[in-house]
Amino acid sequence: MNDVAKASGVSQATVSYVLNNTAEISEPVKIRVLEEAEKLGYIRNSMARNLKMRRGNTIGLMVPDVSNSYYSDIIKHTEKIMREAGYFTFICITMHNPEIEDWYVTSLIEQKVAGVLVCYGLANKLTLKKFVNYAVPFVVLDDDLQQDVVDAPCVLINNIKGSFLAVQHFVSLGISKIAYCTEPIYNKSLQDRYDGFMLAINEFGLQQHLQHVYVGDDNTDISDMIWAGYIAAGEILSKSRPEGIFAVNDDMAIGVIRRLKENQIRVPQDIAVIGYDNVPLSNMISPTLTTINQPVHTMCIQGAAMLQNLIEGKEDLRRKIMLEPSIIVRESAPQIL
Amino acid sequence: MNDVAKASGVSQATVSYVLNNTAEISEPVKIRVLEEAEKLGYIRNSMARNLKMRRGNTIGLMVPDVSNSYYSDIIKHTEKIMREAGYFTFICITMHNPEIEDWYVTSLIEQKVAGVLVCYGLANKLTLKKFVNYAVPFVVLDDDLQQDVVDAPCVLINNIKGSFLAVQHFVSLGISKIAYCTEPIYNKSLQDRYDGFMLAINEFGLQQHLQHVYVGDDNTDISDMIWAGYIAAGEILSKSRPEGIFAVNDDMAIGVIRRLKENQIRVPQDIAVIGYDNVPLSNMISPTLTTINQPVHTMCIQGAAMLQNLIEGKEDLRRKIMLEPSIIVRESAPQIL
DNA sequence: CTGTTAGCGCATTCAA
DNA sequence: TTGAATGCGCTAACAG
Repeated sequence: MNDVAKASGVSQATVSYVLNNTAEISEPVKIRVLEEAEKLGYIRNSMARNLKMRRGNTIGLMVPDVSNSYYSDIIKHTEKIMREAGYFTFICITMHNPEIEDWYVTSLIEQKVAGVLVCYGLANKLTLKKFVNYAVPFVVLDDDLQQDVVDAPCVLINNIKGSFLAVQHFVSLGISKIAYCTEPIYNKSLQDRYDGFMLAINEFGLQQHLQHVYVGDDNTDISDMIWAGYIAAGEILSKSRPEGIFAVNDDMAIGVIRRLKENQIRVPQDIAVIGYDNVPLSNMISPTLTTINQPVHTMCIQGAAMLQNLIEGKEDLRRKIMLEPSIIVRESAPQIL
Repeated sequence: MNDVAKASGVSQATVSYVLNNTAEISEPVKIRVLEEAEKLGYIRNSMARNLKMRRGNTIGLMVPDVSNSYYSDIIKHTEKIMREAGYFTFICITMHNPEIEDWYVTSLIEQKVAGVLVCYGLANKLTLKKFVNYAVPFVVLDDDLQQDVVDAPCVLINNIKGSFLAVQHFVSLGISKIAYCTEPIYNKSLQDRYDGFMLAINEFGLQQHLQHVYVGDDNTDISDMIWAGYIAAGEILSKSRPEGIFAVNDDMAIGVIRRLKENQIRVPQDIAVIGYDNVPLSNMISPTLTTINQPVHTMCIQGAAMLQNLIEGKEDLRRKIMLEPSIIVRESAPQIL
């Protein structure tokens, strides 16, 4: 900046004024400064700028994983929205590991991020308290912290309803022997899907037909949900013989279908399968997968907007937003069996 | 830091010494400072620290996309390696878009990153010159800039050989009518795969049997390679009737297989298919995919090591590393047809 | 061993 | 309309 000032024969302060448009500077000076800055290829130093401004132009986005199109979708959407709003996003891959989460939270605070989007919650919710202590605004996507920590703003999707839709669809197909499989229940969303499933089972009076309910354990590799589904299906088949299997996410459903095929079980004629998330792949496999669609893009937009409001100090009264899922009927559990 | 100093009755400099272990401090003082820092929940300000140090503890990782397990694998590996080395990674998703690339490069320089890993090259290679101007060290993964820009260090995989292995396998199966499909040729790696394919065709004297060669155009959605493969297969079938199709990446191969199935063409009996990358999904679809495996993990380790050497000013003599691919034979092009 | 001090590059108040 | 001076929080050379 000093170089630019010298080159254009003005003071460093004037250069700052011009570059940030933060004072009325005469046209000729402005033009000269801009030209010199361009010529010298000046790029400002965010360290110095943010130190002075006492706030960074970066935000954090914490997600459990990237090898999952549900998350990578969220990453792409939010990253784009925030970039267009002028923020540089720190993507933090927590792998549901408390130590890694803690490292990221600390690093994010060190970096003086303007705010954080936490996706799908953290394994150790207490870690989020650090954000509160350091007055870092954050919004939770697809998980409700409830009274766990401070009452954080969040954007949720009605997971209870999602599971309900799945069971309802099975019932409409005349299927009553239903099995369920889920990854370990890390957060409220997974809990809600589980609860919603049980609720629907009761609602439709299917208790006595309920088949094996498989819940992954800590050995579950969250990077390979397809494999987890494959394992789950094996477990389910060894204990029961359902007419329908509902998987907590599409990747698990894909694994389930793979196992069923290997066992010469026809989908959907012998066992119908429903997934959750509507990832792109769900429409690419054979049979195409009936699944629950989540309004991911809307969630990102809303979450990003809430965060920006928090950053700018606008008290947003809509502290909790609930979005509605819908069912996408495809071949693995068709309209008519 | 001042608070910690006051609380423990020492000067702010002493606190800095203790926290960074940068001077011999007496045990009692050290312990007191550490305790107070812990109690106050002190987290250092990277802006100030880096401003003073004139170098950040962040690095950039530029990738074209995240919805692709090849890239997400690279992201996870490098991110982990760099995190364990104490660096916070800025993941930059360029979508092969020159404007976005430029924004990221500028932002990375603003953030005073210690170094950058550029994966698969940039659409506009000139953008990288900014790194040179600002003396930001960078290493290119899976692409060779050659004389395009400065002669940057890089870690490559022998893509010519990869394509050769695929054609060779077809030949060993008695297949000579081979088609090829690729996304738009953005970089050297894609060019090499293409060249390698052509080379092998000539080498085995298959010129007169060569079927349609499909090259994606600018409308290709790089986030949906499966779809791109689906389109490609349609195009190929409308122009020729190969016995084998070689796809430039696994996602395209999966799309190809999907289209073949829809057209009642059996894989591999009617048409055998080979992919490239060995993504996890390739072993999960039906038929499982024969593909070319890339030593991704090794590439990340080597690239990260090179970057760290550059950052630390150790002139690394091995400026170019070439790794070898291998073929993974599965059902879509089995050992014996 | 510990304290004092001088910037790092920039935004901004106050004078001119 | 512009310039000089100040300090953001921290590291490191130097003095004690």
